[in-house]
Amino acid sequence: MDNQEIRKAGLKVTLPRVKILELLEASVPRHVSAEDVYKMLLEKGEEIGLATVYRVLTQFEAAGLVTRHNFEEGHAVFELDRGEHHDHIVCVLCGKVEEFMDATIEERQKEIAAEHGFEMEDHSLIIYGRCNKPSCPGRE
Amino acid sequence: MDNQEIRKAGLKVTLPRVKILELLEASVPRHVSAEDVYKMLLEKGEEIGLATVYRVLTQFEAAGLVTRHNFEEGHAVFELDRGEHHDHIVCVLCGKVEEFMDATIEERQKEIAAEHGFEMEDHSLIIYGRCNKPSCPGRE
DNA sequence: CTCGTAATGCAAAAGATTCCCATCTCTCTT
DNA sequence: AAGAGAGATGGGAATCTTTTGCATTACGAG
Ligand SMILES: [Mn+2]
Ligand SMILES: [Mn+2]
Ligand SMILES: [Zn+2]
Ligand SMILES: [Zn+2]
Repeated sequence: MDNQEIRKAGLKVTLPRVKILELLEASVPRHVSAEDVYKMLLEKGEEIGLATVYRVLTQFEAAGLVTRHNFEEGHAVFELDRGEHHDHIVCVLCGKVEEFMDATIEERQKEIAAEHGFEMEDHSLIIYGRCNKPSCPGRE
Repeated sequence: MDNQEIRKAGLKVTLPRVKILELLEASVPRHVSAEDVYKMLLEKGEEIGLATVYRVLTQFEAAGLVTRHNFEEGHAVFELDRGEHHDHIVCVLCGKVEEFMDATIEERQKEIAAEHGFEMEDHSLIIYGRCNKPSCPGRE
């Protein structure tokens, strides 16, 4: 259960941490901002401060439980880490986010980093475009 | 000269715009924040407000004169658009930025977007790693 | 050169995230 | 089970970046 994950990260098992982790595990959509988490918790009747949400998410990120993304929205979004890396496609019209993983690209990135004398530590690949969802505004 | 670029963008040729464009053309390093631009202008004795710097950079971006990047530093950085797209490798230790362009990756991105029913509009690929510069802290 | 509109500077406002600190609460020990 | 101590929390203040409002100024068409 969650408690072990938290404990394993060297963090005390506190109510805010458990609730936030639970929420991320059940979260739809998968990619949420700190503010989103804060509001969702409020709606569930949990009295957890926004500062705590930010702190916990940052700690979870450091512990590898959560991944932080900087899409071009002015604020970070977080998602539960499911072990397997992936990148994102974001609809610039409706905000819809899809995920993908491409071995070819992953491979080339490592090579490129090496060619430039860098030891790759991480990378961020975000494709922006217009989706074809009928519900998407902007499809005319 | 710069004036034509600015005029072509449908903007009045004003002193702030000319000075900012000049600065970006001569800028070392190539990737600078709004605050960087503001301070560099101050040092040159130009009395240009920070709000104007933000406004002009945003207008230049809309006009395609400048490109904005969101590296993970908490603030955007801008660079003069040189016509040819490229991506970035950023050293997480010293902040050094290198540029690259990989046809294979570019190609795959378009395909992936299409496979997901998206019309690609733009994309952002940033590799984070540790560089091998002798001046880089953290190389032990 | 004159006028009207767009642009600018400054200060205030916003939005996101972090920091402070007095007050709680886990967890480890008795 | 109770106590102590380190660590965590909440709420507000503080920071930082970026945007906005507005009175004033400067382009540039005529
Ligand atoms: Mn994801
Ligand atoms: Mn560049
Ligand atoms: Zn859409
Ligand atoms: Zn470096």
